Amino acid sequence: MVLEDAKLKYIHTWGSLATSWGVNKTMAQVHALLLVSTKPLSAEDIMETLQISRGNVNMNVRALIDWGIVQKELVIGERKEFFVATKDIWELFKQITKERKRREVEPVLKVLADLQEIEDDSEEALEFKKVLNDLSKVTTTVNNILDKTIKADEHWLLSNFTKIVKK
Amino acid sequence: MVLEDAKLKYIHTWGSLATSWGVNKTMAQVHALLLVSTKPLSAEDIMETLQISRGNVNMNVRALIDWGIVQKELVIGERKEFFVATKDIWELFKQITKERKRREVEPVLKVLADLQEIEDDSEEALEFKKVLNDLSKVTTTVNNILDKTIKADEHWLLSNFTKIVKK
DNA sequence: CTAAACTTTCAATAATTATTGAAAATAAAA
DNA sequence: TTTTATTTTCAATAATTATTGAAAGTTTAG
Repeated sequence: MVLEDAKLKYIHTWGSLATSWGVNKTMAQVHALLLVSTKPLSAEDIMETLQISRGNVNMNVRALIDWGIVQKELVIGERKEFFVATKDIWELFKQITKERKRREVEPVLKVLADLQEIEDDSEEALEFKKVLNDLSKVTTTVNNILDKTIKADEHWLLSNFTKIVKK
Repeated sequence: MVLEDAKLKYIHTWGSLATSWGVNKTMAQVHALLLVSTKPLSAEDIMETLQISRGNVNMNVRALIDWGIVQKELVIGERKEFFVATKDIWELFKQITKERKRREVEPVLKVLADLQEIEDDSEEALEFKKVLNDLSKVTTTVNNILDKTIKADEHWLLSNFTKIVKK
């Protein structure tokens, strides 16, 4: 396989995988493209490589910037905008974790806490509250792990978890 | 809020949240319903509570069984099938983690390894391989953490991570 | 200022994914 | 065995989500 094919295969595979994690296919592909590109790309470049419309590129690039994993980059002598992806994978991982935590884990905790408020002491209500409480407990633990992960530096995490994992 | 309303609110909220994690809304709702139910439910019960068709119930219940988080339960004197959800939330969390790891994390590692195989030593190819290698490294670490989590018992995980998290 | 280059928006449309419901298959009862 | 209850399948359809493309908006150059 030649390099360009490998890159394309990577981009397309990434797109399909994204779906199972609730991520838009095109967004994953745009990110993958920027990640393996050695130079900043313009909207045109992305349109052409992925064969998608200008509007689609714009929306997905904005979303990626919003996630903090893609940045605008100025190219001298060029008027239009260029984009690059964070190449530090550890940083990328932390950023994605941080955003998903904020957008998707924390709201779950909020909902669970709200539901706990019910005033009813029947046997059945207590059972329901127990389920909610257990869900909160596990979710909180996960949330704390993610917090620590975000703050950790790569070396710390790898070595720490190696210890734990080898236990 | 009265108990039944709280349960329904929980079921519907869970359904919406599921979408951002790539889980079918109805599947999440069926699971939530079984989780907060104090007794085994039949296909009819689920159809009625969630207002969905028989075929839909059947497909989603099968999927949940396939994920290992719902079981059939025999009710004496009844001919039809009844279903219950694993009530142990820690067990539930481990089961989901295990399945997602198997279905979605491991295939990623496979793809990354395959792509590494490219025979090209140009500057650009080396950069590409570095990205792939970094992705593999982070994914492997995550995979190992998940492995250990699956094998851990609740107490071990909570206490261990509390230590780490408080660090 | 005006024109050109470029970006953003969003209603219309396409593509994907989920759901229905009735027929076929299966299993239990008579 | 035949009948009846129950589950499964799957083509048709509905609902959701993603994409297009052209018009409106914005920015920079002249």
